[in-house]
Amino acid sequence: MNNIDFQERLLAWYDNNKREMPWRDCGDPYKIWISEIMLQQTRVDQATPYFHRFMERFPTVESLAKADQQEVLKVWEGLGYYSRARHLHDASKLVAEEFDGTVPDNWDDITELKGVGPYTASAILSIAYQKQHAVVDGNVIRVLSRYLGIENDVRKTATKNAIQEAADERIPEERPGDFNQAVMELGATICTPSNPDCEGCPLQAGCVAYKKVKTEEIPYKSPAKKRPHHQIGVGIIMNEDEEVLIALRPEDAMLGGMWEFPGGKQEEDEDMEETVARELNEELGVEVAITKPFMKLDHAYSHFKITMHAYLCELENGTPSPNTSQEVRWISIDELEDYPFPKANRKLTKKLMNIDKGQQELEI
DNA sequence: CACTCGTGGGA
DNA sequence: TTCCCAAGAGT
Repeated sequence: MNNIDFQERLLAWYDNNKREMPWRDCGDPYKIWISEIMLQQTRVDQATPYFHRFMERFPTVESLAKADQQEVLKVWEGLGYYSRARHLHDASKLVAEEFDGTVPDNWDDITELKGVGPYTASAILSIAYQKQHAVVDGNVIRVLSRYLGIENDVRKTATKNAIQEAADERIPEERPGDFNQAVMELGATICTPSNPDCEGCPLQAGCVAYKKVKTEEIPYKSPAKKRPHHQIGVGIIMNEDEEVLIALRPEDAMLGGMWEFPGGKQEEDEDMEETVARELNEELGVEVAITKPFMKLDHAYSHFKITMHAYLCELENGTPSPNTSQEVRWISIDELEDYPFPKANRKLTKKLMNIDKGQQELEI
């Protein structure tokens, strides 16, 4: 199958089978930019409700640029990879100030935006501005590795580079944005990781993996490393005014800009109560008494897993003063919902808020 | 180049 | 339960 057939079959299939998406075929570079950032390592169904809330709160580049980072992170809460939100916010300021509020339409300018790498630059330029840049994402890697019969490890950068070249050779001058979206749509709905629907695929006639019956072997991916599992102890410190102490995670750390209950990793031969007392002493310079266990939960981050043990605590001695420049704050239970918390900590705040409303008794 | 960085759904 | 992995970028 030559490039013309490849393009025509793919685009015809796309025209008849593409899913509706709130940012699709809108022609608005701002909406396309936001959607592409949200869609990084994120499924359409997961990003869609966030996209609606984001556009409602930040309908323009200027409104986003003027917003507080905390407000942006609050809208992003639960979507994960929070550096995307911080970088997007920073980039919006650059667009507002240096690009007159218009998303750049060329490679050199758009790649100056934080959070815009090769994929996102190509996606925005092709979809919003009809520029001939081929995207390579997980879908394209799967579709093209199967179609071309590439059996090399797709985790390797060299393999991805080869697929980028293959995509560059096939991106048409006409409808480059639709072509890119078509490959990704095919990968998401037909050429799926397991049990691909080869009978419904417009590219079956030229597909090497199909011909060799190797769709389960291609793409080859070297085994992932096992994620370590840590035990984490955190303290929910209450004061006489029914306030709770929360801490802001540093900008350059994991979950940067998000709030949490202070705590840390359990060390060897250490009781979990000891862990919490030690961590709060090291981080905040205070002595606490463990009142009672509050909640235990499992959570998986991108590259490690935790069991979080939360304890209600009372301040025995000292005033919380972080040894780093990390900010801490006493807030009422009602205010917890106004702050951006990552998933595991949000589970704790929900239980606190439920108890506070008297809807649930404390389980020990 | 290899590693870090969230979350949710499906096998 | 456990693992995979999904419209990647920054370091």
